[in-house]
Amino acid sequence: MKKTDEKRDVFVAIADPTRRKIIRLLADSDELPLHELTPHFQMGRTAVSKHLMILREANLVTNRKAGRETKYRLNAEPLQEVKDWLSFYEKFWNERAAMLKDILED
Amino acid sequence: MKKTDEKRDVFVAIADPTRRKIIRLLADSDELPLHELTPHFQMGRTAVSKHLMILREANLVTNRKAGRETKYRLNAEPLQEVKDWLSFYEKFWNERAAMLKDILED
DNA sequence: ATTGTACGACACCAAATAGTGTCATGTCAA
DNA sequence: TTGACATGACACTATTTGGTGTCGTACAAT
Repeated sequence: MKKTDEKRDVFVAIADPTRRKIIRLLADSDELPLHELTPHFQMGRTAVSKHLMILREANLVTNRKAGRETKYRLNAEPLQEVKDWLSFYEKFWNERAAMLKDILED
Repeated sequence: MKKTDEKRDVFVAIADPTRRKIIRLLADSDELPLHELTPHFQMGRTAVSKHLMILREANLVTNRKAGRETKYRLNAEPLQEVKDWLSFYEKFWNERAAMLKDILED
């Protein structure tokens, strides 16, 4: 029984700036080990590792062991859920323009 | 000096399921006072009020006083930031399909 | 004028979060 | 085989979060 199937909420996972930056770094570099991620942040290795674990629990990253390092890779697919959620509200932030148009019609 | 210009991160604001539900309720009903929001949740009025405050700090809701009640209204525009962030990653969750196509070309 | 409703502001509390340092294990390289 | 490196697991800590109850005030209605 792995500890990784703890199931994190994607919304929670992307709420942290550090984790968003990790996602970005992985998007840019395809595959990265922890010790290459770490120097991009001011915090220590352990902290970055824990953020990676949270991202794994949200299924936003996968990892494979390669010798003595563990390579992390982005899996963007869970972000689809966020996009789906957002799509419902898109009409609202254009509504101001729509309302303005309605008012102008008077 | 208001306390409301504390500037909350939109990503943090939408991380909580309660707050996402509030956003949805406001989207459906245009304008709602606290006491009409509250019965949709299992928690007390104070807790809902605090969630509303967080949403206000993220500029996701506006409020106006109307007699003895305060009407809350959705302002979806800050969600644009989330959408912009997401748009960068859209290509990645379609990449599997793209890669599959590439492989099939061999 | 009094009463009840709606609300914001506070004080408080438990649990989760984000960070730290340390240790044990596995692996590469000399 | 010895030593340095990469990592995961653990114990610990401070701060933030999400909830509670209570109080004071503003307002509406009788």
